[in-house]
Amino acid sequence: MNDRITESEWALMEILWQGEMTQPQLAQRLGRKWSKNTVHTFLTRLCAKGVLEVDRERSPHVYRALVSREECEREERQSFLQRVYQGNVGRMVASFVRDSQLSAGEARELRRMLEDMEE
Amino acid sequence: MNDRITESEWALMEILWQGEMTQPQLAQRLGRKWSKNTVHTFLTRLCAKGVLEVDRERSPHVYRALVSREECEREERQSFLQRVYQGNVGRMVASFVRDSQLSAGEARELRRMLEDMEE
DNA sequence: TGATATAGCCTACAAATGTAGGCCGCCTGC
DNA sequence: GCAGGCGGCCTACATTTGTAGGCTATATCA
Repeated sequence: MNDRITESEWALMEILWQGEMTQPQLAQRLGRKWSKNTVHTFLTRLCAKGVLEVDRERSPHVYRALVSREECEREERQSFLQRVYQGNVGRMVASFVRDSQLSAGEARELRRMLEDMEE
Repeated sequence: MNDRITESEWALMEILWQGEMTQPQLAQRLGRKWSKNTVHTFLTRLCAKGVLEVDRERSPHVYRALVSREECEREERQSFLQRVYQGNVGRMVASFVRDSQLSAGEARELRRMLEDMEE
């Protein structure tokens, strides 16, 4: 629901957002990142947090994201913005733009987006 | 050093970045946010992490930031960017710009910044 | 000069997070 | 039909984070 997703959990969600899947499938995509038990723990916690659901009818059980990536991103953005920039979007975006060279294309695209907004 | 600063710790650093100060002064600025012991714990941890130093010659002891706010911000930006956007700056900035209305001034300023970069 | 306030210290402790061991039951191939 | 392998579950445990209690030394004030 509105519980925060931790760093490790993001790694799992990253994959689950590509589509529902079983634990073995998930394990495969993860490589040997964690033991199967660890993966299981994370899955269980994510269900508890309400961001995943599990279909126990099918076997192996199928896990499916209940919350979209976009929603989670927004959540994280807000939290980050508050914590580090006290909500000052302008300063924050400027920092990002300044210190991480956007490609020419990205910069152009972003500029267009801003122009559109200035109406 | 390179230990992550937690959410609560940021609240303290926020104040310490305004200038060195003693624990009582700090407590005052914080209002009744935490008990003095809690504040002390955070200060100690921040020292352990190498982001604060304490001058025990003076009494009450004086705490001073060793790491600039800019550095910590950069650290957080990188972590956030990786965790949530796998390093894709363009997509990330676009999300921010899109969902959090920048003021007209901010938008214009940002656009200028981008134009400058497009050379 | 003795009583009081308070800074600093050490310690505790619950919740969240990262990581995994081990047991059990089911399917599958011999 | 039985032995392994594997999925699923419960449990454990160390570390980090949030939050604070309580003792001690010292400065303070009457």
